[in-house]
Amino acid sequence: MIHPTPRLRFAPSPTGSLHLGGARTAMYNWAAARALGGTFLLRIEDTDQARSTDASLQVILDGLRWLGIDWDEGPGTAGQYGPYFQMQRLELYRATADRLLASGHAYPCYCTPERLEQLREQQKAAKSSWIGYDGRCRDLTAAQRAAHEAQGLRANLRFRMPEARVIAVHDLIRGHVEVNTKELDDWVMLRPDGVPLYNFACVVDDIGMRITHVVRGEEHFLNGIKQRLLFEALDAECPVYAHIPLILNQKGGKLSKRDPGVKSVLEYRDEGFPAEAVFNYIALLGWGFAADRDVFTRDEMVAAFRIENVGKAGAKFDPEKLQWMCGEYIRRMPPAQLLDRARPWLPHVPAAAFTSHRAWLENAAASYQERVQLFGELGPKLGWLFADPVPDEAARKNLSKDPASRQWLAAWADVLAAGDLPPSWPHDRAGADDHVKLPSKKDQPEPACRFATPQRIEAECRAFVERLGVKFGSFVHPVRAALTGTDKGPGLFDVVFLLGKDACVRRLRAAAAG
RNA sequence: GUCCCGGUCGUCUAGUCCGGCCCAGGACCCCAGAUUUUCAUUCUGGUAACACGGGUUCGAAUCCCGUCCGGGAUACCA
Repeated sequence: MIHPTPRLRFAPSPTGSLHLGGARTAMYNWAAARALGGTFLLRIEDTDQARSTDASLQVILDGLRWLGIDWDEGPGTAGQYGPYFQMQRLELYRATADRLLASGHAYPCYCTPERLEQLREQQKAAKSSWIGYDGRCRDLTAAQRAAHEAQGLRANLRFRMPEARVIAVHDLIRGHVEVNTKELDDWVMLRPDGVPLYNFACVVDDIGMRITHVVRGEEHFLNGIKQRLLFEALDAECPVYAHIPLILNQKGGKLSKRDPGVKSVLEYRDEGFPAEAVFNYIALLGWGFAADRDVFTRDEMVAAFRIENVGKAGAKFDPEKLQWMCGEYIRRMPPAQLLDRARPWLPHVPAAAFTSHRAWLENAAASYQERVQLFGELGPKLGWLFADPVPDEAARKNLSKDPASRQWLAAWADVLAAGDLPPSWPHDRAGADDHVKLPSKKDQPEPACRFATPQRIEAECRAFVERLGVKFGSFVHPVRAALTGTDKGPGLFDVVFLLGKDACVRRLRAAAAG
């Protein structure tokens, strides 16, 4: 037994951003670990020194944290199977390599990169059915090795693959699969400088970290075969494998972090996508929660998740459904939460307002709750609350449609000026927003409030419009345009309530004056 | 080239293991209608799929074979 409880890992290489595909792999590992009551760990595969960077490590860590994919062992934790950076485990690889060398499972290869590349090209040019290392150094005598060493050649260590042998594996996703080892060549385990390559480091660490289940992208399927043989050579038990299909880009190819237009997880964060919506959406790429439900919580996912239920076919990423999912989460959020979480995208809202006008801002956020899908969309929509707007094209049209509308605007301004609307920002609005919760809904009882409520404003407005003898709709549109500068937004009387007396009167009169 | 995997509405999927409950269900998108002071939300309805061809069977999306199409692998990357 590898370990009494399940242990799963996500093992990214810090060579680029974390995109949705990587995030999903991490999530499936995480969910499987949580579902099985096991441990989830993070291992950093930083052996590609040419491409690994601290910046990209940070991006991966931040991305996972943002999505709520937390690890029990890994960077920043004191797990007992660390260190969790491969470059800090070099002695381990060296020692294991020596064992393999001694047992004959590994051998030094003196072929230069140039020769190997040439070899590959020749094989391709000859339309060879088989492409790979030709085994030139496989059976070098001690004398030949010594001669190479004497020339100053430094050897890679290669793993000696058994000749034609059928390996049968049971993959949690793919089921029973057989692969003949003749499809595989002798692969490099260790570079001359002692830095291991993927398959070798991976196995040494999976053994050392007592990994019981390996969930990773299907591009690793064949690596799984190579690794299985290595486990065997080391007399170690092989973990259970689950090779999940890739997420496809719009063109149907493998989603790559080098693909232009593929966003990193942090870009979604920065654009104001709710993390739980992104989490929820990517969970659905290749896995079904329930036949009739797409929105679920993290806990519900953990309760329902089984790695073997992940589909075998690749899924295309659909930005529109993600967008919808975001809106779904935003609408379900308490307004206070929406306000707080959207705050980074509200630079024009003075910091003090978050304490002095908390209830007002919550009402403002709430009135846009059904109208935004991302936190980042809230900021631009709230501009009219703080500054008299410049009417956009649609607003200008509504303002100029009926020449008589100027008189109505002026007249209504007088009505409002004489009424008891709440004060405008930045005046104190105590007694207004803390009694009236927006958005107002039909058939909602009118709240007790010492200021005019949206319901009352509407009732009085309708009476006013009736006296005026114009159609309600044709009155309302220019008013909205004057007040907000657009033809969209919350119910007009919520707008009036939020804006308060001074601002309403001022803007109506300004519009009336042209 | 060779090996591996896949193929249900445009997209994500349920159903496939244990054939009949599926003339295929849900969601996104799209369209139409309802509500309405705009936009949005909400509600109602609609369009739309078992890749193709053979078998097996009383009966196949489900089992078998072939074809086609798609993806992955084939590194001193991971």
